[in-house]
Amino acid sequence: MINPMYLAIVEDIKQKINSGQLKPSDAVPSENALSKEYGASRMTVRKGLAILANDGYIYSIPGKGSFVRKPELNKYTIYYNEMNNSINKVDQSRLLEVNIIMPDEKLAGELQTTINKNVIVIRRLFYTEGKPVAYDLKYLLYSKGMPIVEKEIEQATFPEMVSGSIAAFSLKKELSISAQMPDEEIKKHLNIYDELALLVVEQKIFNDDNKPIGFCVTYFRGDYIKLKGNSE
Amino acid sequence: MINPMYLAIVEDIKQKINSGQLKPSDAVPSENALSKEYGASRMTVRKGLAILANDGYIYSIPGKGSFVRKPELNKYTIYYNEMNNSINKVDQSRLLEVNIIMPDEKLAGELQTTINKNVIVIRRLFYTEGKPVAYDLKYLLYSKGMPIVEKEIEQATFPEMVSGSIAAFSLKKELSISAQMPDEEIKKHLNIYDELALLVVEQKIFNDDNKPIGFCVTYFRGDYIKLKGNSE
DNA sequence: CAGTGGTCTAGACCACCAA
DNA sequence: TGGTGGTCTAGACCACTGA
Repeated sequence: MINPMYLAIVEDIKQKINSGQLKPSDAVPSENALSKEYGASRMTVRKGLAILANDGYIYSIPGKGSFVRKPELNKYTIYYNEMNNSINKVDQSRLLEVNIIMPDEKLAGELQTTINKNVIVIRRLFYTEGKPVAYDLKYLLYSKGMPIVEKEIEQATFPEMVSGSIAAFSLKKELSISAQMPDEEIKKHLNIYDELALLVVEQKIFNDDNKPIGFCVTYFRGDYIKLKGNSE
Repeated sequence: MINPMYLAIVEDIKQKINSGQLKPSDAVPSENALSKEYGASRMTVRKGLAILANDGYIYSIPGKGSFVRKPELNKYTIYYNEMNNSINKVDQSRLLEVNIIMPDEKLAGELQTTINKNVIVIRRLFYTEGKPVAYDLKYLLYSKGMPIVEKEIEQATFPEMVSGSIAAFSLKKELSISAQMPDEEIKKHLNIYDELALLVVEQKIFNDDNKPIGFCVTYFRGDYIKLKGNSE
């Protein structure tokens, strides 16, 4: 055999599930039974089952057995980066404002801080081929290592700004996507003269204690962005 | 020890990465070295490393070693279901049309079929608390097991419609999210009288040969939807 | 060549579950 | 009590990398 034995086991069981021989909540044969069936050691069988479990095909209950899982029909993975999406690439960025402010009540609530703590505000405009395509607004709790040089801020994405100081692996992030009409200020920034919808993406970044450390809203011209995701 | 040994190894190495002792592209000590360091067998160490690899912390190159990966800053997971999102739940669905048509060139292209093959069209309106919130349009290549009873179609989500017949595990799906203004037809369906942005979600479902088997567009009133995603 | 990760084995003990 | 999955070991052979 060219392929490792555990992969052959994985493919065989996957095929049984996909063909309907094994249905959701059906029991997969026990590890000892599979071990005999495939002429492999129990550890090899377990390696195969671990892969199936990881791919969402099965789950195991100690003392009982392994069972076929119901497929995840609604799960998608999306790679979002405010400066690079599937139908346009930001080729220029203009810094409108970098400032230190006292948050108002709403912002203090979002960042779970108090209204007497300093917050960094960054406002940017993104351009594609000379045209403004997005208005970007960020609020960050200051921490050491953050880019404070204007040139750095102009080019950095949201996670990059906070990850200078914090271990990037332990960052938790939330994304929120909606559509709305532009207000007068955004219309001015994005050169919108007639009716045009905005795609609004909010990001929130948390440290590993689940405290928010940054909040970001990006307003994209609806005709210049399409977010893409896929299963698997 | 309460926890299994391999988890202790995982936590220890994670901590070394998060604290900066191990930086991206640094080499993790060899399996034999870790085996001595933790007083564990090589297989136990490997189990730990496999988890770290799976969580995106490290990667391995045969013959060379294991190395710390750069963190994925842009990856998000989103659970999308046209009938149930984070700020509203569709509590009623009205079927506007079920039909069999010959696709035009554009649609035939999307579904990678020819203009003389039949395609099922389904048009629905979704309601929340009596108000129309979304206009939903689906094109499906017919296959056995598909719901053809009106009652079923009214309540089913897109993956559910095609997964009656096909093994749901092997479905590949694509998602595309954008914002646009409603046309006159949609304004009428969604009772839009003034300017309101739409959030438009396109789904495309492929079988395991990567042939598209369905295409779906849902137009949500911008004031009734917010898609949520998160990292991890 | 010695060292690395990848695969595989044949045992072992454990906690858990059901009859 | 016997069967299940979960953990762990101490070996083995392999293909690959780099000096």
